[in-house]
This record gives sequence, structure tokens and C-alpha cells, in this order.
Amino acid sequence: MPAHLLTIGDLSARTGVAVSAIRFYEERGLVTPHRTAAGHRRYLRSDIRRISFVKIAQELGFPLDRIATQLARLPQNRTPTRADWTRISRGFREDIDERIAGLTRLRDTLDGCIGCGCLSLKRCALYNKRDWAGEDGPGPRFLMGERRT
Amino acid sequence: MPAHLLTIGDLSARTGVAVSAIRFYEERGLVTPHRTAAGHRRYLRSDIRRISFVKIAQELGFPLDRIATQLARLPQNRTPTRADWTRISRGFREDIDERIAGLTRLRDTLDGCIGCGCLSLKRCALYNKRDWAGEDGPGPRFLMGERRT
DNA sequence: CTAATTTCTCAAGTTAACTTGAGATCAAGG
DNA sequence: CCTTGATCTCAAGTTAACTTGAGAAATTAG
Repeated sequence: MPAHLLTIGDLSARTGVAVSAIRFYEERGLVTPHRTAAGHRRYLRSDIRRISFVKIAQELGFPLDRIATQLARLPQNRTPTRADWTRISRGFREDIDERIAGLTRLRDTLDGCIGCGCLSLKRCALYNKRDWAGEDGPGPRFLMGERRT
Repeated sequence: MPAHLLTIGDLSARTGVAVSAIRFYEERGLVTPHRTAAGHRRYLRSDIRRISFVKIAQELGFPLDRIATQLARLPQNRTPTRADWTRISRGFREDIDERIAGLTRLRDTLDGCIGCGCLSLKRCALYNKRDWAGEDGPGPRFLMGERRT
């Protein structure tokens, strides 16, 4: 077998992602391996990166379908070019920035909360800002920014 | 009924969290309301904040049991004091900082990737660093730091 | 060539975090 | 008092993201 093609076991070993998970990712359209005559999957070396990317983004809280949407912009069956990566990165960067902003707001709020001690319902700014809710409608929006639909 | 006690419907309206979800949170030990003689739940005003906190942390990617562990350090049935909030915040801040760091690393890596264009398997540093994997063992660890177990 | 791995497909089970539905009770307005 | 609308409990269904298991074929090691 050509040295540049990987079996599903190889890919699993290289990425640390279970074989069953890789097959599952294929079902969800995250990777599209070639098949041998016998029907065995064969992956490109670039799929190692692809799978790693999925795993990382996923652990950071992005749902698979969102990741799939981003990865769909990368070419299957060839090494991504600079332009390919630029495209996929743009969308993801925004998501990442939003998430970082949300976490930062939560952290700062926690800090502020420690500062004021929340000893008084009447004086705590957080408490009085519609009980932690946003300006428009119910729910804890003001810390979150808009929901990522 | 005393003005300071809220029904589950009130709490739902104030937090934007569904009544069924609030009952579910109780099952998981995230809130512990009082009961009326008839068995109806009655919440403290501070539970609004509690629920909001759960929702926010949860949307930022923390699993309920982790949030429960943190919230367990806050007192039920009385308004949290400065010391209470300080305790709960310490643990959470570390988690949040870790998450921000992970996201930042991912973002920077993406940027670096755009820079190099990944045109050459031989030249791309990311590509050659064990195919995006860490120094020790398989899996996409080097971007993640240690797994939060 | 034989035995041990690996892989294949397909169906079903698992965990988290809820929602939905059924049947009954409780509370508030007219 | 009577009728909505809230609430209650408990069981079962739902979605995401996988894992596990069964039975069979393909590959690899010795």
C-alpha cells in the first residue's frame, strides 16, 4: 500500500481519536476517505490535520455540524492551499473571538462580584440589572452577547 | 404569598430558563427550593442569580456536574456573602482562564496556518510537529493543554 | 497456510441535558 | 362555586456524539 495513505487504525493512532469516532465523523461528512477494492478506508495524510482540527474545535465547544460547515470549505482529496485555509479561518476566528469575549465577560463579572460581595440586593449593580438578565427580554443574555444560532 | 418568594413560573420568566429545565436542575442538585404545604416549589430571589449563573456557565461549555460542584460551595437558603462568592469564584476562574488560553492558542494557530499557507508538508512547522499532535503521546494535545478531567 | 489482527456494516446501547405527555391537584379571577 | 391556568409527579421521548456488539471478510505475522 502507498506510504502516503493511512488506514483508519493509523489515523486513529496519529490523532488519538477512536476508530469508531472517525467512522462516525465520516457519517457526518467531516472526512471522506477513499476506499480500497475490498472496501477498506484509506486516508490522506492531510486528514490527520482535519481530524485533529475537528477534535480541538469540538472540545472547545463547537458542535460538529458547525465544524462540518467550516470544514466543508476545505477541499477533500488534496492538500489545502493558503487560500483554502484563509477561507475556513475567517469564519472560525469570529466564533472563537466571540467565545473568548463571552468567557472574559463572565470572568470579569465574577471578579466584580467578589469585589462587591453581593452583600446588598439594593446596591449590587449586577443584582439590580434585571436580576442578571439583559435589557431586552428575559434570560441571562447580557453576559453572553447574542446567542450563536 | 410572601413577596420575596418566587414560584417556578416566576423564576422561569426572570431567568428565561424553562420550567422543565429548572425542575431538572433541582434533580441535579443545582437548586433546592422550599415547598408549600401543597408541595409547590418556592424559590428565593437569590435563586434567580443561581439559575442565571448555571445557564451562562453551561452555555460557555461547562458540564452541569462541574457547575454543581462549584455551586455546592454556595449556601442554599440564604444570600451568599462575599466570602461565599470568593470561594466559588476561585475554582471557576481557573477553568475559565484555561478555556480562554485554549481558544487563544487555537486562534493563533489558525492565524499561523494562514501565514504559512500549509503549502508544503516538509516546511510547515505545524504539519511536521507530529502531525499536529503533542510531544508526548498521540492526540491533538499541544493545542489544548492538559485535558480537564 | 494458519492464526491473529484489523476492518467492514448495521443495529442498538449510552450519557448529557432536557422536553413532552398523562393524569391529577392547586390557586386565582369572575 | 366554577373554570382556567399553574403546578405536581413520573415515565418516556429527543438530540448530540459516540461506543459496543455481532457476524463476516480482508490483511498481516510467523
